[in-house]
Amino acid sequence: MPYPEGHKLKVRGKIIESAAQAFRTNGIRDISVPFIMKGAGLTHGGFYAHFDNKEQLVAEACRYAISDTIALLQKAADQEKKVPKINTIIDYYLSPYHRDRTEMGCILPALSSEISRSSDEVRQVFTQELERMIEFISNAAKVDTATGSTLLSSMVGTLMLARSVNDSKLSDSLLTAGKQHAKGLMKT
Amino acid sequence: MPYPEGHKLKVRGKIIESAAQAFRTNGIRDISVPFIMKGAGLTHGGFYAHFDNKEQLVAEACRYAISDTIALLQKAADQEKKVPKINTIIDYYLSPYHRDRTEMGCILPALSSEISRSSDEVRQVFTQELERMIEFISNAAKVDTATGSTLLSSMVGTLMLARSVNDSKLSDSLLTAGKQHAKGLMKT
DNA sequence: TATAATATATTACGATTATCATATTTTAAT
DNA sequence: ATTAAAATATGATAATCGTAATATATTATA
Repeated sequence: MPYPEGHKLKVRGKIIESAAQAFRTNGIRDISVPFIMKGAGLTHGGFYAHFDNKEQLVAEACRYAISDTIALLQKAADQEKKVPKINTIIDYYLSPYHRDRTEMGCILPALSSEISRSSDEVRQVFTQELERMIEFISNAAKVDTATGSTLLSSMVGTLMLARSVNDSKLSDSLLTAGKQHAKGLMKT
Repeated sequence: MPYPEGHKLKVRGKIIESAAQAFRTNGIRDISVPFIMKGAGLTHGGFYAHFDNKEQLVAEACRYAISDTIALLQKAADQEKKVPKINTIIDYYLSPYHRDRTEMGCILPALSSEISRSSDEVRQVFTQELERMIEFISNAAKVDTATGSTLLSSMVGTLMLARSVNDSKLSDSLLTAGKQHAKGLMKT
């Protein structure tokens, strides 16, 4: 068996990472397979040795990105010892830092609407991962999943609008209002 | 001057309507100029007699769609005489009916993320119209614009996630939780 | 070092796209 | 009815896309 063990799997991982980043930055439809492959240091021809089609990659990138976001938020929450951990999560999620780094941020505000028009395969993965995200948020906030999902929805909507707006003052105030409200939500 | 007065303007309006509907259903990038023109009962060639390019149409469609949504919510709220009017708006916005009719629904959950990657021209119009929307919601709810924008963000995020998910029970429960929370938000 | 399996690169195909140039139709005014 | 301006249709162009076939490069094993 030529090529080191696990080589292909590693390359596959690189393609997924490249895709996850590119999709979040520019959307699924606006990013081509050749572009993703270049981002992984490859040429486009080999793509179909790793995936059946672009849609399958979208599903994998989706899974990867949400897992990654959960891990990131988990880590941020763990580092902070004081206060309710959920506050650390809220502060990060609705920070200008997160708003301005779509390429490494949560995919929910970036790709949800496009995913709602994707194949069943993609939506299946998305649904699964969203449920994990809701669980995670609900646990961190120590609330039931109904309240947790509401908190998440609220943050997602806020971040998305803050990114869409062409006025930095309005964008900041959307974030600030969202943060205040999200924290207040936990006290009821 | 051939052609009846105001003819071209009427046709222009039809193109914008066709675009607003198509974009909401399938996204901006996935809808072609020929498709939009066919929806307006025309062929693709004449498009550039009405608009400089596709991006300009996006801006117009965006303006049209948000105005239309505000008018629709206004009308719904006016018809209802009892209860706080904002409750009627919340109930409509987060209804399965609205969720399942993207083509005539609010563009915020459908197109915001794509608009965040659009030209300055488009984002300018979007920002303007979003501000009108926030004003409208805040007035209807009789709250300050910070609270109003939070309420709107929350509804937008909820509707978008409810549309993305592949599990109708989860989707319904997202809407229900969102409604309950949105109404609770007004009592603080 | 030679080999053969595996991974990647090159090249090509057909479809679709936004845009534009040109031809044709429409209709108000003569 | 004729005309000419205005609006729309037809047809073409160049670019890009997803996908596939084929050729080349890589490297663990013998």
